[in-house]
Amino acid sequence: MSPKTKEQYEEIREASSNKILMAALELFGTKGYDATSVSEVASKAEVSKGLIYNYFQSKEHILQQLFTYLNSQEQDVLRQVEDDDPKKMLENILRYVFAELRNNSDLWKLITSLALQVGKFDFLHQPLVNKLNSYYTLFESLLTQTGIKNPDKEAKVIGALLDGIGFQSLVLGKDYPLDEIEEYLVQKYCRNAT
Amino acid sequence: MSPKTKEQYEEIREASSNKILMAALELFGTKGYDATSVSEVASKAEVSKGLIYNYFQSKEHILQQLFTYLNSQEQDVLRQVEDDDPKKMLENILRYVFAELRNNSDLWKLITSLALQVGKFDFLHQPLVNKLNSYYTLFESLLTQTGIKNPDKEAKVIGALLDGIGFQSLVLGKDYPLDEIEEYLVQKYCRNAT
Amino acid sequence: MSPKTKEQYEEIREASSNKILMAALELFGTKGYDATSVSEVASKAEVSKGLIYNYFQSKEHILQQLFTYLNSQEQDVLRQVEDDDPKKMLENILRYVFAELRNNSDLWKLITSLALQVGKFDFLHQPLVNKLNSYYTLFESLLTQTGIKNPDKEAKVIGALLDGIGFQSLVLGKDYPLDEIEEYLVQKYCRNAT
Amino acid sequence: MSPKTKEQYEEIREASSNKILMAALELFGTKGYDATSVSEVASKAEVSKGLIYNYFQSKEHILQQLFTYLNSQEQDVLRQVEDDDPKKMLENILRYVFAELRNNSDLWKLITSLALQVGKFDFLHQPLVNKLNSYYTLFESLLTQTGIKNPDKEAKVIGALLDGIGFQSLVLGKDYPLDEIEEYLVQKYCRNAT
DNA sequence: TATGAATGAGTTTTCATTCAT
DNA sequence: CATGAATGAAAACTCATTCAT
Repeated sequence: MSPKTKEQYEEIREASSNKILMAALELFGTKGYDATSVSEVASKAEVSKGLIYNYFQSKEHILQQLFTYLNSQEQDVLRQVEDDDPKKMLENILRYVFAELRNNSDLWKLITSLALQVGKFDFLHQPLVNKLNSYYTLFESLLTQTGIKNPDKEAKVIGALLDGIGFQSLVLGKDYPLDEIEEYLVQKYCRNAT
Repeated sequence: MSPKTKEQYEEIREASSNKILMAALELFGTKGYDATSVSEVASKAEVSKGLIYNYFQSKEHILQQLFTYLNSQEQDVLRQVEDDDPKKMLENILRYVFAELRNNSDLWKLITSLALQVGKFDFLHQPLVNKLNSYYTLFESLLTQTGIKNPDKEAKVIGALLDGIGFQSLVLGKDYPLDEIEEYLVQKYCRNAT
Repeated sequence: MSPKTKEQYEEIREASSNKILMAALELFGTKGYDATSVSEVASKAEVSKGLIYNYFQSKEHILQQLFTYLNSQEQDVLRQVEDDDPKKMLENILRYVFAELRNNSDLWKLITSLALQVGKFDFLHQPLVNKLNSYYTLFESLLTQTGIKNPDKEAKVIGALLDGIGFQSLVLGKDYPLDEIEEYLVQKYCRNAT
Repeated sequence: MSPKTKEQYEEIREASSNKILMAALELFGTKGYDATSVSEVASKAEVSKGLIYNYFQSKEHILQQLFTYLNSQEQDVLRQVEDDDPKKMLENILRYVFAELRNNSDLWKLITSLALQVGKFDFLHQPLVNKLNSYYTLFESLLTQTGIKNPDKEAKVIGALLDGIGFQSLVLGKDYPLDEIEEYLVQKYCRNAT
């Protein structure tokens, strides 16, 4: 009956949907969600405006799917940085964050600016809260193992610090001394005598 | 009809202009610049739409003026926190930042989200860079005086940290332990033995 | 302060709003609600598309207002046809209906086609039911006074008959013998011996 | 692959085409022609969007075919209600109409709302005029045979009456006393002394 | 100075129709 | 014969900006 198999259609759908999502990620990230028009997403994805509405109910749903997609990606990350040695794992995390800031700043920009619009996008709030808390927990556990004082407070400090660095490097761009800060933090948190 | 002196006109201009600016600050801060319409600003300022264009060339110019206004305000702050004792001054700054986060989160939200749109608003970039640098310089100077190691790095760390705390408290809202972090940082940076 | 008085603005609003409503009435009546675009209404009203949304929240709201407007007009009609003699009053009503069919067929077309879409426009149902019932009641009262047999049934018959005539004359247009039927009904219902 | 005979293909065509037509009838009738999308027809017919264009040149052609189909059905009806006794035949017609109103109100709704859009669908006008006229002729002949006065006028009255009843029962739905009116009309037109 | 009606370009969204397979 | 992904033109709607008063 079908000229294409179910699988073939599924592949096509997946491919197109991804093209759109990636285009949206880049544009929402650089220009901001509000300032990006659906037409722009369509052009960048090399797809017709109509097709976007074939895959996404609305502009906001693109954002939602994007968020879902980014979350799913993050699971993989945590597995990558895992290590038995808490200091090594902390270093992995730090290095990963800095690498991301260098290579995927659009994504950070998007997440950051979305986070600020928590009030506008209801679907963001709870996931973000959960995420931050899970990071605090992870950091606290690692810091406890490394024997640092006030691990609960320091966990929050590191969390805020990384966010702050991300933020400032987004604003300052090339001028921000990512390398220098990276080494300094690794030294400070991961190379101290036990 | 009623002949007004130049001064009276000036006062009226000043008053109307301020009402508009304050309304814009609140709305841009809470809803975001793009998501706020000029009409909304007019309503909140209890002023007609037309009047806004009497004082500001365009919506973007409201933002620019707002930015100018906020900058001018900041000069006053620096005078307030000044102190001969570097540790005391650092504490003043920290306490000031936390107080602002508690009371003027809209303003922070606005500045933060604008900062992320540096690409869109050209007029923002240089002033922001200058500001961050002047803060780094100030922190470095204070930290040097307190005899802390690596004052240049730590200056950037504190800068990023404060931004990060601001960011996370904006996202987490009531759930963020501002008080706890405030005391911890004051202890850590301003109460250490010399 | 104001360059125009409140009253002046109110007049302007009233005038524009009416222009739009009248244009909508004609187009919705002739082409149907769904088949008429807001742009077309704007052109016919000689007004910009934007202005329509200044006065009406949505296309559907134009319809709602139109309905309200038409209802309010009808009150006047009932006063016009009133007469102490029930047969005369019945005749007045009949003649009024036929006159409307001749002169305002768009309006009938609109009401008729809307009535068929009761399911789509919730706001229509109850008012329409009320209207039909009030007509039944009026007819029954008049017929009772004229001493006709089965006035309750005949009231419904007349109601349906008038609707049916309206419908068929809309469909057949010029070909429908409105004059002939009008005289026949007047003779039959209003000139019978008591 | 599987070689099919011409007859088999014809059967398939007929079946698919009918499924589509029936789905269209239901949707056009309930939601209206404009408000129904081709996709919806496809879903309801459990057929792909593309297939519809295999059988029908356009959305409007579905409507045309539907109309043709309904017309062809009606021929059967006339045979069913035929009777040598004119009063009996008139009763059969009345009873048939009321039965349809009770069971196939969608179809009535569709025909009624289409009739109102005569201007939009050219192909409707002439057939509808012919149909109405043929009904008038039939009624007039039956009424003449029953010896009623003014059979030409009464034929039009009955025609309009039935349309009006249909219309009002569509609008009022369950609230309309179809049974009561049916009996009344049968008594009035078919049980009168000769 | 102040008003708000009016505009029009741009945005999101829908949908009949085409087409490669 | 059958599929559903893809298109593009047009629809509903928004909003910064202008302008007569």
